[in-house]
Amino acid sequence: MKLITRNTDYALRALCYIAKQDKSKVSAEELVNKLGVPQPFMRKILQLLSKNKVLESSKGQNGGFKLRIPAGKIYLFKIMRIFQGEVVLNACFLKKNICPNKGKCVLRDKIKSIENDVFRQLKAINIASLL
Amino acid sequence: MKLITRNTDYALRALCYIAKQDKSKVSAEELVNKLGVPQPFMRKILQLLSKNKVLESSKGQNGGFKLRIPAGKIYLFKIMRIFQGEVVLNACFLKKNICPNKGKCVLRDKIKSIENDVFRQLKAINIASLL
DNA sequence: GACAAATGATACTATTATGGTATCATTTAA
DNA sequence: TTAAATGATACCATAATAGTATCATTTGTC
Repeated sequence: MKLITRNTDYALRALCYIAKQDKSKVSAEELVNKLGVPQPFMRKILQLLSKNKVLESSKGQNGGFKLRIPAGKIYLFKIMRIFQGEVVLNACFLKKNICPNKGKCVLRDKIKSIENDVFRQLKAINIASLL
Repeated sequence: MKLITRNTDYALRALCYIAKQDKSKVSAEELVNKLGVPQPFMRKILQLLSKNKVLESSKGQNGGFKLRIPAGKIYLFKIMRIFQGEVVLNACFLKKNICPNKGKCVLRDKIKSIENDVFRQLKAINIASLL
């Protein structure tokens, strides 16, 4: 089991790279060369980050990507949501069946509390803190 | 993303059910009926729990399963390992490529620290605490 | 205006993990 | 001897992850 997927990992590294540059824009090509991620995959990741307003893109010659939000406000939690969908620890699989405990499921409560803890930590990590 | 899979969830519920009984053994059939999990799937789960020395099984007529370890010593973490393999937050995907940070990767450090936290919590939950 | 260099949109494929089924062998109490 | 249980094992289905490919669109530069 992994909490962080490749997608997310690459996205974080791309964001860190962009954040560290002085330049106004970084091209997909540069990121591909510097991070060693396959080109079409890197492009897909950048496009998703743009769609989700984390990056701002400019097309055409000399185009590229830059941060749309200050690095300090790009949280790990948000990036995970983009690439891994809703983050949940356990969706109580028996919900629709005969859950013997119904409302007062101890397991669910415990899980929820771990969940909150993890979320709090993931929300505390941002791109600036990774530089 | 889910931290806990169906496998693990069903296993926990089966273990809780068994732990709550007075009887010396509980059959797969009974668990299937009480928990509403498909029979072959439940059997597979029970077999894995036996193989991993969490349950003790007896074959033959009136056979069944019972705890091999006291409920208070069956930890969530262990059950997750059995059904979800090695639990890791992030396997540093760039390890074999050109990781620009090499040994001093801030991301990895941060992840490791969340990881340890989560593990500590998962190890604190046991079957007894779920009853 | 043509062209090259960039991103946008989209659709497809491959691999792995998860979820689940099926079947035959073995044990054992009655 | 037989029925009721688990053991072993092999297989299939679905979903998530990882990755590829291609054409359309924009835009700076000559």
